[in-house]
Amino acid sequence: MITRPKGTYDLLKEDSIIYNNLLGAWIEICDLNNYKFIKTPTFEASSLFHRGVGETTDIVTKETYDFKDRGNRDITLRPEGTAGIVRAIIENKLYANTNNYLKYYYYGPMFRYERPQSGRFREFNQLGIEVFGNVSPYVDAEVINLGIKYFNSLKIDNVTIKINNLGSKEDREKYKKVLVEYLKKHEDELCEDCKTRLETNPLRALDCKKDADKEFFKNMPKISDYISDEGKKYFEELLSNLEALDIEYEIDEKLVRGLDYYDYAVFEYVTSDERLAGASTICGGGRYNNLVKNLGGPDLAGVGFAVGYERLATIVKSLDLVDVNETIDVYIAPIDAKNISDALIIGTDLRDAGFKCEIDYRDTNFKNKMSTASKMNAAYAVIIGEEELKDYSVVLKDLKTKEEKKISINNLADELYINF
RNA sequence: GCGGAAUUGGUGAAGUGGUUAACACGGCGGAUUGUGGCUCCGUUAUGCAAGGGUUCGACUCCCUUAUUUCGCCCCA
Repeated sequence: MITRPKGTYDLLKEDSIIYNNLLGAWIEICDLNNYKFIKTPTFEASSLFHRGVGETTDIVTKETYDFKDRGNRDITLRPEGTAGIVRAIIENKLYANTNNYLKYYYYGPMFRYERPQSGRFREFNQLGIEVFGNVSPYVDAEVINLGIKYFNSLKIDNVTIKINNLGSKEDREKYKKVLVEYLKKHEDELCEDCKTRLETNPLRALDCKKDADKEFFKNMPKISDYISDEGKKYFEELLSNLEALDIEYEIDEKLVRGLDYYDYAVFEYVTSDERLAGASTICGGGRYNNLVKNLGGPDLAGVGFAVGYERLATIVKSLDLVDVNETIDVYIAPIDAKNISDALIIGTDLRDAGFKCEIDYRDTNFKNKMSTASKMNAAYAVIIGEEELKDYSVVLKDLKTKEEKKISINNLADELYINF
């Protein structure tokens, strides 16, 4: 038997209902906020992610699906959504002819070669938004707010924001120097991973869990001491905007994110819903002011976030937030095989009239058909039999009350309208 | 990439080195040939992840591989 590749899954049964539900709510909230849908390829030139996401990030160094296509091109399956969208903005010159911000939402599969775990796959889905334009703490607040509203619409309670200010590139360079110096003094105390990070991505040492309890960790230099006045002012404005929108936040100086391109605000959505022990980060994002320029575009700042669909679905499922019961309006049950063609016509007409119908085409006994009707949670059954057909009628049965009445086919839809 | 635990019908699963692999749900057939949800009866894995090995004999013991799962790393 051929089985699905490691780390992939088939979306089935109630999971597919949840998927449609979460996606529908996502499209709705993005549209309400006037974001435009954008879809970019699932694979791109490898260099896009190397330059965009960052050469030294774990995502690029050990998690991408890289391959050469038959034309000997270096191709990478996208590990995240932002780089492709920035590429599309530049390539299609979407920044021209616009007076306001460019606002896009997306969803789709991403690929990372990782060891699978619960809620984490090699092919997974992300829902995200990106806004391009001048740096503005109002835009950042709108972006963060959209996420909050989305989670609220899914009935996930107690969503708060963890936020940090990474400053500008220059600020971070200054801080990095001091941080590396400090860490080198304590090099023998560092864990193996952090020793490597010292060379590649020292900021990541800040959220190292192994070293978090050690003494030197407590006196670590703080990034907030190295941020320019401009950066501080921006961040304070952003925080006051969050307050104005009644968004609860917590400043977390240890919050650094895995992608190189973030500037100024980085944030994560955290839920403290007590029904979810542990794993509480549901979404992350931030501002990237240099990414568009670095990828060859104009000087255009961006901000956005991405939700991991599978993780969100796990939460929604464990909290029982989506009604996964399926119902239909009408079940069309021909009594005898020779009535199946009548069933086809009557059922199709009812669908045209707007009723959700299931038509039974099976050559099986009538009892099974009625049994199936109730298993499908049909509200009504239309029973098609010889006797009634003689005067162009069928039997309409209310499956809850068990009441049934003979009714002319011409009046069937009208009769159903009254009851729905 | 590292460490632990698993893998038995469509599903949830019990089980033993020795001829019939429990039980339940679901499916199908029937009691009830034009009426469902309840009840009762019958039926439903020549097979226990795959491949090797040990053995008179392996679903059971050993090895390898695959996959799943829990954690680390990382992240969404």
